Parts: sequence; C-alpha cells; structure tokens
Amino acid sequence: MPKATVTKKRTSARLPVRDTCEQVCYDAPLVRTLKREMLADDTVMELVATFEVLADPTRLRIIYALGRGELCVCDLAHVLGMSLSATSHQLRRLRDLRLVKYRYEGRMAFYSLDDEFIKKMVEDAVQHVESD
Amino acid sequence: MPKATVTKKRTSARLPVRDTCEQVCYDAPLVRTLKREMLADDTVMELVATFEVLADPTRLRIIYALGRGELCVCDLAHVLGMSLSATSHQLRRLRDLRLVKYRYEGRMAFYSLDDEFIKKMVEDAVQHVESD
DNA sequence: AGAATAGTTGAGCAATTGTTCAATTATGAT
DNA sequence: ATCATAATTGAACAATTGCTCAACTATTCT
Repeated sequence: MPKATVTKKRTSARLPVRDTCEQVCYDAPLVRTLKREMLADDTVMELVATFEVLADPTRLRIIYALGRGELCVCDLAHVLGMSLSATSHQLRRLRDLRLVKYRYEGRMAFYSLDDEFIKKMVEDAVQHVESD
Repeated sequence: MPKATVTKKRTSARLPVRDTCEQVCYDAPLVRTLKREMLADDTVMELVATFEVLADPTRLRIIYALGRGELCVCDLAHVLGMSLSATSHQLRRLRDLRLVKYRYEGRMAFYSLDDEFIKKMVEDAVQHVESD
C-alpha cells in the first residue's frame, strides 16, 4: 500500500503527557527508605516557619540589631531607616513567634531577642556569608 | 486680646501623623554603633536569599532527601508526592543557586547536594525542632 | 522512522506577603 | 482639658511565589 500523501498527522496530535511519575525509575531502596524516613509534615511546617522569619531583610536586620542589645521601637525604626508602622508590624510577627520579648516603660516599648537558636543561626549565617 | 469663640476645632482636624521617627528616643550610643556596624545591604540580600530557599516545604524536603543520596528527578518527585514539573521547577532554583549539582545518564538527570553549609544548617534545624 | 519516556520550560493563576496610609490607644507634657 | 508623642492595628495595594498545564527537547526502544 502506497503511502498516502497525508500519512503524517502532525506530531501535535499527541495526547496530554502524564506529569506524574508512577514508577520508581532507578533507586528503589533509597526511595523506600526516604518514604519511610521523610520529615513529618509538622516538622516541615515548623522548619519552614523558622526559615520564613529569616527570609526577609527587615526581620533579619531587626534580629541582628536586637542581638546587640535592647531597643525601643523608635530607635529600632531609626536604625532600620523604616517607618514606625512597618517596624511595629514586623515586631508583632516576631512577638507572635516568641522570638522577641518586650517590656513597657511609660509609653515606650523595649524589645529584645528571646530565642538563642535563632540568634545563633543568624550569627552563623552572617559569619559564613562574610567569610567571602 | 480675648480668645475667640472658635478655639476648639474638633480633634479629628489633626493633621496626618508622622510615621517616621526623626529623633533617637532612648539609647543614642547603641543607635550610633548599630548605624555604623549594621549588616551591609549585599550581606543582607545574600542572607535573605539563603533563608528564602529553605522557607519552602518542597525545597526543604528536596534538600533533606538529597542529603541522603543522589536521586533522579522521577524518584525525587515520587518521594515528594509531587509532579515532575513542580519538582523540576524547584530543582532549577536550587541549581541556579548552586545548592545542587547534577549529572546526566542517558535521558535521566541525577541530582545531589552541593552545599555543605546549607546541608548542615538544615540538619541542625531539624535536630532542634525534633528535640521537642 | 515513529512512539514512548525523562526532563525542562514559559505562561498563567491563586495565594501570600510587606509596605503604606489612616485611625486608634495610651502615656506624658503644658 | 488639650495637645503631642510612642506604639499598635486593620485595610488596601503592589509585588512575589509555587503550582498546573501544555508545549517542547532529547534520548531510548521497537
């Protein structure tokens, strides 16, 4: 049978390609181990929450600054070069996560760091980045 | 001169309140020190970039999984329970930041971790979170 | 050659985020 | 009492992000 002139139906006639992988391609034992020992969902969420706090220039600088000593919101805003409002909003997040503590003196609020692990992690990262 | 009857103009006539703090409220020396020794902008950006990568459940799990050994994209997607596409997109980010390396074998790509600092940071954080 | 598979990529979308603006509370000063 | 100041908060807006979908490349198999 001679080939008709229309044989080639255009490759775009291909059906939608699966975008999931239904079989283990290669390292079945490692895949099994990982499925068993993968981080629990709530562990992952907690880790993400921790790193999220640090993944913002303002919060990072707040934590770094408070690492040097207690500061009132106004002084902190001054150091950051940001508005009182923006500073206060970020402090609230840090407060909610119990990374900072505060005390009032009249109408002034003094904030300080309240999480040794976070402090150390930032210091380590700073050292690593600054060591060229 | 007698006071006019119009003195009280309504409190809501207050003009827009400054949202910046133009003076140092309290600890001038510390503020001066911090202004001098605050993290440089590019240091902050690098730090943020580092923490941003880890502030996502998928990337975190990828890094954790690759910490156990080299994996092809398909196996990795399988372990994560995600689509090939989503997995590949995230791997591209990790590749761009040189956190993972890869090698090809035929049409399969094998990825592995390529940043000891990141690996250690995740391991430390996991340990801290899991230690109740 | 043609079909199937492993992986990559760009566009588009829904969800989230950080800031500003304006209003508000509470304390201190006149 | 009234005003100014320190700080907090909610709404709104712009920018960013992570996924899906579809199209595409490249390699392997028949």
